[in-house]
Amino acid sequence: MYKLTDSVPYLLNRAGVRIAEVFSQRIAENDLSVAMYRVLAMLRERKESTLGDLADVVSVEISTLSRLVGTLAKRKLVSRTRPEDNGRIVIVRLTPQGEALTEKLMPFAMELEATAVQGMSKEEVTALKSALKRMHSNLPAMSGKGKTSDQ
Amino acid sequence: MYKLTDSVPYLLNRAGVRIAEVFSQRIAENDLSVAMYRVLAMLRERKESTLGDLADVVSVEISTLSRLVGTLAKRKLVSRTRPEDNGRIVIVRLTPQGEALTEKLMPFAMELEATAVQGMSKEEVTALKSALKRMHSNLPAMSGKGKTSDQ
DNA sequence: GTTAAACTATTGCAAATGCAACTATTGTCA
DNA sequence: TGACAATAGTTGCATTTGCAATAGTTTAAC
Repeated sequence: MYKLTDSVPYLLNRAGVRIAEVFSQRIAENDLSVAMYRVLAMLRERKESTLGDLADVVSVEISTLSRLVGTLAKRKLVSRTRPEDNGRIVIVRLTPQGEALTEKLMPFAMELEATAVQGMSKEEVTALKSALKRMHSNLPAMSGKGKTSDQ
Repeated sequence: MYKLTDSVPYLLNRAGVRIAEVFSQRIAENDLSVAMYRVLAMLRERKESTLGDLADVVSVEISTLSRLVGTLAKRKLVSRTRPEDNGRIVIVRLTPQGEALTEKLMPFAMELEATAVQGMSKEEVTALKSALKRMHSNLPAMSGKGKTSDQ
């Protein structure tokens, strides 16, 4: 018997929204959104990335990301470069300031995760992560298409 | 060692966004958003609800929900009533059309969930759900406060 | 019983989002 | 090589969103 409130998509969204709300609060004093933090943290992990790759990783529309990276660049947290050997891609990198800010915020992220999984065993957390990865790979990528239109 | 791409919040968001994208596509032909579907499915489950309760359950801002329910009402999928014994709350109910549409869409939701958890055992799915519930209850509710401001 | 406080929903407004159109560059194939 | 297709990113525009302010109603306090 189907129950919305016991369905995976619903529970997933509910947990995701709440965790994002909390983190959003934590980093608001630095005028960062969660997506912005993810861009920074991603770049710290990979050193550099194109816009398109970043969009995939951060799960955000490329047009949105373009503007978002624009504001990060304006704040000197990242740099944007078009390589000479390839004029259509844009390479995004962390600036020293960006790196410093990211490292300052990482403890909050870790702390938040710890709070979220409180009461779960290491094995349970591992299982959770692998379930989340599996669901992601079980579903098609929907590039471009697909009205999100609320209302 | 912290890695964004192996953190729970990140994996949660990634899976949630993707599953929502897919479902969004599925129901786009009925001009419904995921949030709208959740409102309908929720009302089917509970028969009636106030706006505030709905907002909690569906994890959206009450102002957003107010407008969303407004458009659902315009389409005769739900009804809005202010009870005589309490003039400040609004009771939202499914209309027969709303109920019919919801029941038409439920199979899609079930199918989607099945696709998402493909390859996982019943026990794994149960563990996943309980982990998602636990994380939700582990985190504070953030009523009202908290800039979400991207950009 | 009257005034103040709390609660519930709606609306204004500015910011953010996504799709589509566009620009610019690179790759293909004849 | 030259034209056409494909790729990558940006921008325009309409829609959506969230916060703050507001309006209306009920509860509490005195």
